[in-house]
Amino acid sequence: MPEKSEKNGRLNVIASLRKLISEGVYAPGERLKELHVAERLQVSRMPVRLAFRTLEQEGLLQKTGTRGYVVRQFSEEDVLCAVEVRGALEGLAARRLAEKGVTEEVDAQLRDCLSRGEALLDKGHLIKADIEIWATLNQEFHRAIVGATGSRVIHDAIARNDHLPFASADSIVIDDAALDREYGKLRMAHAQHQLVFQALSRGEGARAEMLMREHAYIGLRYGTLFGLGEVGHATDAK
Amino acid sequence: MPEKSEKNGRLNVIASLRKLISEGVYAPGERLKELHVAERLQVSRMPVRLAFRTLEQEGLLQKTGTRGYVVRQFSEEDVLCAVEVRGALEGLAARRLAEKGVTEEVDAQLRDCLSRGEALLDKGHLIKADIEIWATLNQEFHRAIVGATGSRVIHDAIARNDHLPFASADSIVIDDAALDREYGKLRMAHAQHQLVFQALSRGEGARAEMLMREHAYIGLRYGTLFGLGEVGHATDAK
DNA sequence: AACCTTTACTTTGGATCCAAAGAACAATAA
DNA sequence: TTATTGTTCTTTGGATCCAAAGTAAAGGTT
Repeated sequence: MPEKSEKNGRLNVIASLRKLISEGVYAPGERLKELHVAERLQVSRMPVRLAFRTLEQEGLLQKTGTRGYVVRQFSEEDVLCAVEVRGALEGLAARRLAEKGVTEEVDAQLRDCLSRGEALLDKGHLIKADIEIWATLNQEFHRAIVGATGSRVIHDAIARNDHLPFASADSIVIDDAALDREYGKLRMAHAQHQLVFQALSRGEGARAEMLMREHAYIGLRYGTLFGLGEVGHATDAK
Repeated sequence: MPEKSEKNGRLNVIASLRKLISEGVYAPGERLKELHVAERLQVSRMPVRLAFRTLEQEGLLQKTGTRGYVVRQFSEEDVLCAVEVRGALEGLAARRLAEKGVTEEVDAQLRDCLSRGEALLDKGHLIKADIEIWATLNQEFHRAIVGATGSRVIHDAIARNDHLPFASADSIVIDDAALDREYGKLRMAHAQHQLVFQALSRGEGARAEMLMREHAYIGLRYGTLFGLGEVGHATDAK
């Protein structure tokens, strides 16, 4: 049974259910019954119903035509699409930011992220804990860019897309064998961050957008999402 | 009081509340209380709570830090962002479709939309009823493209963005003075549709994407969204 | 034996009740 | 008079109960 919130002793049903699904306790395609989940989480049916609504909007659950919800299943194509959506939206954010101009504050934030990333790379190798650090760093970098666009509309669109299970940072595999690969990915990601920052600073909107879109594929390229192997994206074929 | 569903006599609380908000009965920034809305709609608090959840996810409502929900208000920049998000996502869909290749069925659907649009234009002027026809036509055209991408991920991302009040087709103003302007817009939109179709047919992904992104701005250019005037979008400034 | 009908059960949606957390207001002390 | 604390009231979140719709199963009829 999941732990309850510290401050008010209440259980976050949405988070718990999301976790159960991403852990595979409720498998993709499986029918989800209110009562069953309610008993599983030791709450009444009401919060579960609320949670179903939210999780449906997030795309994790799907309403069956007749009755009830099923756990949505994602194909490899869905994963690719989600990555491309992320790229398109973050690319948009980057372009807007470049055109608008980077403020002192955002500039400092981004520089800080980059220098901390630099420090991580300088060690020459990774330990498990570093992956957490990088995840935070990475998140900060992206969040700073999206946040600086001013409007919540783009931010929300990205956030909703990120609710999909494979897009979250949780799914990163942390076994020793993957550390080398992860180090390579991190170097690449860092280099891409540097380029994005450069484009942003120079006010090169189109370039910033293009770089950000390419950067979105990094999870797929290095296979840390969903345990998928290399997944290509078709280029413009005339 | 809103009308109830024909088949089961139940009230669609979400739709009703959405309508109330878009009609301005609940103004942007206004605090929304469960009990108040429940009495207004003649239902108990429970369905209202469900609706709040959904409408929050859609972006229409915003959770206040402390308690309750307020009707979200959108700035002109938000409108621009929503348009650009739509452009980015539909552009993505168009690129994917072009690269994947247009099937017989989709080709027929798109051609049908275009020829019906052609017929509408040939009349040389519009009457009010034509605007409805065009709206349906336009929706079909876009839906065909997005639907043909195969994955629901992109479709859902677009659908969520379209929940924003100003992005919906309902907000089109239909007074006589606007008909001329609307005719001009329709000609432009039709021309853009033709170009997109051409690019799709030829498998020119990058071009299809670019055209679709430009097409997204048409509502702003012709000021039929939210009654706003011309709103420019900055181009890549070095 | 197959198909239709009726009945019982499962499951969801809505209403009401209860508890707890915030907010507003008042009273008291500095 | 102002600030702080205690009390009351508003409002939300959760639990339980009830009704309705859909599904499955059983029994009867052709």
